[in-house]
Amino acid sequence: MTTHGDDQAAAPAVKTRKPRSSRTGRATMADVAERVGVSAITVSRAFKRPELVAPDLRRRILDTAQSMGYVPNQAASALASARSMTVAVLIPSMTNMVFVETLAGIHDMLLPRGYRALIGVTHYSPEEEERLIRTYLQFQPDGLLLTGTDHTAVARTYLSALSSPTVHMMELLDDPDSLSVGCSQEEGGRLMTTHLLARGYRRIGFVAVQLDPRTLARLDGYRHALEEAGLYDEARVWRLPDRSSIQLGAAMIDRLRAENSDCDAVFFCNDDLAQGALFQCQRLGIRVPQQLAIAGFNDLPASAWTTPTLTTVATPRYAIGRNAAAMLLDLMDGREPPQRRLDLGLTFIAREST
Amino acid sequence: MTTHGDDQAAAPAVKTRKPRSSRTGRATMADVAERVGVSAITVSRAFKRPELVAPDLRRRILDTAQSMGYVPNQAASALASARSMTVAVLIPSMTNMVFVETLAGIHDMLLPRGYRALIGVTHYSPEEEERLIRTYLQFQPDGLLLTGTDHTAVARTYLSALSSPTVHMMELLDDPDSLSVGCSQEEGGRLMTTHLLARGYRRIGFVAVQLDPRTLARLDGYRHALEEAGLYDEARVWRLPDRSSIQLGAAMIDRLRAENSDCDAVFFCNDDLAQGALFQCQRLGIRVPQQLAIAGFNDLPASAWTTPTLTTVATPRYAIGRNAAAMLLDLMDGREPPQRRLDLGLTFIAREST
DNA sequence: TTCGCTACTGTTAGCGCTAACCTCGATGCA
DNA sequence: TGCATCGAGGTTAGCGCTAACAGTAGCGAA
Repeated sequence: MTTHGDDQAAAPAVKTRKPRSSRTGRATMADVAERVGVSAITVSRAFKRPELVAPDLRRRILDTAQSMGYVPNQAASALASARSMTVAVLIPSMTNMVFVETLAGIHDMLLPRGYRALIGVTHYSPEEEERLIRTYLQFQPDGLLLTGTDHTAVARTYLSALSSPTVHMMELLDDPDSLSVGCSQEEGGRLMTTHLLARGYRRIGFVAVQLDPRTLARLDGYRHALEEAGLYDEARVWRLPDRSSIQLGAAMIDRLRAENSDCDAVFFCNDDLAQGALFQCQRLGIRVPQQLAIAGFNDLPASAWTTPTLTTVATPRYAIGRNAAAMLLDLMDGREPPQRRLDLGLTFIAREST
Repeated sequence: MTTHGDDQAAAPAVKTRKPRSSRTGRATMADVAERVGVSAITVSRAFKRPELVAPDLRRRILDTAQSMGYVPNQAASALASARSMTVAVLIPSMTNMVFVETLAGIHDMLLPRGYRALIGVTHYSPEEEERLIRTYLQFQPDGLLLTGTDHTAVARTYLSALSSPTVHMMELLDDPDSLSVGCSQEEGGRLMTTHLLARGYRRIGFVAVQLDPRTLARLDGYRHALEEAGLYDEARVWRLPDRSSIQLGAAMIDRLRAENSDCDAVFFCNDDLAQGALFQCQRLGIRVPQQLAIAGFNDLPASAWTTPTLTTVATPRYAIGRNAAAMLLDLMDGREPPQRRLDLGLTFIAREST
């Protein structure tokens, strides 16, 4: 009984303040405790450490709490326990299905364990990422899930000063101190290029947009494969800073024609570009794959349904989210994860467009 | 130097505890204050109420804070001020672009004002929504943004007991006490059906999936328009609980053929279904719109690029998110918003598929 | 000179929880 | 019988911030 005059008779009524409920009008743990006739810590334990409270008392506490509309105050809990039960998740884009599915995997792993995700969208910008890291650090997250490894110097400082574990998604890191879950983008690029070569295409183009590290890694794979075959030609590579879209893919077909490109196949760094290209070819009467082969990356839902269906490489993004979250859970519980670098591989999908 | 004995000579070393930094090892406001030689409240004001601190002192405080890597503790701030600067946002799905774009509008409005969004995905389930509301109430959000009005009884109780303002998105409410931003789904259904009638179609089918309130409102609009024309036939309505997808749209074309449906036009409740239908028609050689007209809803990006392009109704989802957030900001600041029910209208888009 | 006022900065007292330690009675065992 | 042990609960003391009030200095007006 911290401040009030207490029950003894002559309590000066003046400063007697037994808070019935918080400033916000909501019931507090103390209110529930008083109603049940126990101390606050017992209520706390009934929620957080059930095994420490006698079963029927626990039942009574939970019932009373429910009937009073009591909801624990997360801020107070976080402050007192130094655990926010929150994980900050930073992804580059939300309009790109790839990351949305990653998010789904993260959620499915985290929510049942009582953790909440704080989602930030970096728009592929390291500066924006830095800003978001600063903001989300205010929440004292118990863990961080980042996409890629392209951080600003300041962001690196924040991260290294941070005691909470951080797992990198999508790209794989070689540094043994870092944790990563993903797949080799470079291998993906190589896989597709090798397939196109095997199909007999010799003048293979590459369209890179967004120019994020993953796109560039795919481009590397493409280049290496073609260099090995002695067929690499810088003139068949298009690099655009724009974001990936169906519209841009369609526009690229127009551009290839305008430039009199001699490509017999074009490898687009993302499926939506390739879909746009397919649509535009259909519109212009360009026969795919006879006149021009088209390949994509990521295996988006529509790619199995276009005419012709699209050859692509499927990335295990849901699994990446799930496994990255699982790795983080291990670390947050103080366990060493089975591996600090988890390669989930890729699936090549040959369809009609090549 | 967590517990050092202090500088003044005869300080009783026993219980003297001047915390140098928090348990988590991070610098606290008190650390910054000590370093600068001011009190903690001045540091607090330098961040939150800059106009109350002399400009050069403020500069010194901010610089020192930066150099110490100080990050305010949001939990402590929320607890002390009873303002979490957090808005809980519940949407039915994240794989549906419609809601992702709504989210973008919300973010664009909220983040610059210092508010953070806590995103929850209900998967179109009122029970899941109830669970999420309970979870997010723990964060004492300063405001709530909900999709639709289909809540459980318990959720309603939570919401009415809540002092934070709530704005409903997508659907419009007639109840003058509620706040809503959206458009009339029913009108959308009517608009499209009227268009199809005007084009001369007489045996118009409707494919409803998910069966959420918005889909059913579109169905109502369709039904009313056809009833007025004396052409409504329950046999041309398909109701499926499945979630909307390209694949399902394609399957529906197969099903229509298997059932020997006499439809001359089909209105799909969502664009991805319609796209799937279009793809399947192309595959089967069904000429659209000559043999069968196809219409969608929502105007997803690919709909302008399919062959033929898809007739649809564009919903202002980004604007809905933005305006709902703006309305919430007004309310959180204690201002009455210009209107409590904001209809942002729809745009009918006639293309080649009808 | 005194008052009132503005512009800053400080002091005090919590916000609603939980970690850490403590009490107390029941139990088991030598 | 004595004592360690355990299970179930309580006490105390903050976590790191901010609201509310309390100075204090400086300055112009009466």
